[in-house]
Amino acid sequence: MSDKTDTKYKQEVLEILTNKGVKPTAVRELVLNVFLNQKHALTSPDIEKFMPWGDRVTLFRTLKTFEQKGIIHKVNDGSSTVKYALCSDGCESSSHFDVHPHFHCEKCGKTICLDKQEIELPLLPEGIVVNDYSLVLNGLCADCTKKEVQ
Amino acid sequence: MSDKTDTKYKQEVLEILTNKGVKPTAVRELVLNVFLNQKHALTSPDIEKFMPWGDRVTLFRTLKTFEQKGIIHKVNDGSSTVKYALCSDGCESSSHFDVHPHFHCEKCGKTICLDKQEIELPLLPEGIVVNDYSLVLNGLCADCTKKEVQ
DNA sequence: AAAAGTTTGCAACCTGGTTGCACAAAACCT
DNA sequence: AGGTTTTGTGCAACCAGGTTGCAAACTTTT
Repeated sequence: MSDKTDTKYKQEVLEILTNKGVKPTAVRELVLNVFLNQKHALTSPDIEKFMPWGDRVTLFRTLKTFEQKGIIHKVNDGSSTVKYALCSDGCESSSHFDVHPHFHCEKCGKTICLDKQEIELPLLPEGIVVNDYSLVLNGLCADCTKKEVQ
Repeated sequence: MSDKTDTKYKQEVLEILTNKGVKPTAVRELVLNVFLNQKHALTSPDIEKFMPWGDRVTLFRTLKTFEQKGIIHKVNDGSSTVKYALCSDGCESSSHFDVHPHFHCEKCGKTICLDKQEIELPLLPEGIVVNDYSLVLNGLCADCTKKEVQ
């Protein structure tokens, strides 16, 4: 990670951490910085690649803390490993309010968050209560579509 | 598994297997029988529990074959392990045509297939091509809602 | 400066997914 | 039928990601 990248988000990183009530430590700043640099959802191994130091377990626990404190949210795009993406502002500890759709590129595997929107829920069998939903669109991202044509 | 259960679907099992071009073997009949008895989506370990004999790897390969031949399809309900559910009739080897929503109970973990329906796709950034989607509703199933009230 | 709490790193374990290889069973072929 | 090829099964083993326990390092509090 270049120095430029490091300083670019330094301020924002600290702001988010303190706002969400997470003590800013070296690892945490490092991880959050990765999220701010990469615009798409990341798996734990993805993030590790951007960490010059620090350990797998600490990362695991950092992600857990971030999720609890509403800094990131899980994204399940159908690929085998769980991904995480930055939360929008409304996100709180217990319930994540950013129920938005995600787009998953079948070619490069990247997953991005889409704008929040209401969807029409399907008709359900009697007695079922729905709390939230997850909508993942699969296809080709802009980059991969371009390459496909060439 | 009781004898009754075994014979109940015997005919249907053989029918499905031959229809879909899968040679009926003991393991395959056993596994398909489990799917017909359990009405919800199952993980590999789930299925193992219903198998008095047979081996993990064979099951894994059986599921792979079934998926390729359009007998079952993957369901990704956000729980860590992949689940499988029986396909509807239209399902073919290469592309699974039953893009229907699923419902996942947050309490008991059961996942069921819902009726197929069209959904309105969200507005997408320029250049993205969508092939299919996955919609999973989370909440409480009828059974768990009942228990909740008591 | 000691005590209490928090964060980190290491070793280790577990589960589910997957491969390679060898044996068994079925299908094919004169 | 008898031998050959193909297909299916089981075992051992490996791998990756997720997770726990414990002890060392670092903070905060008193």
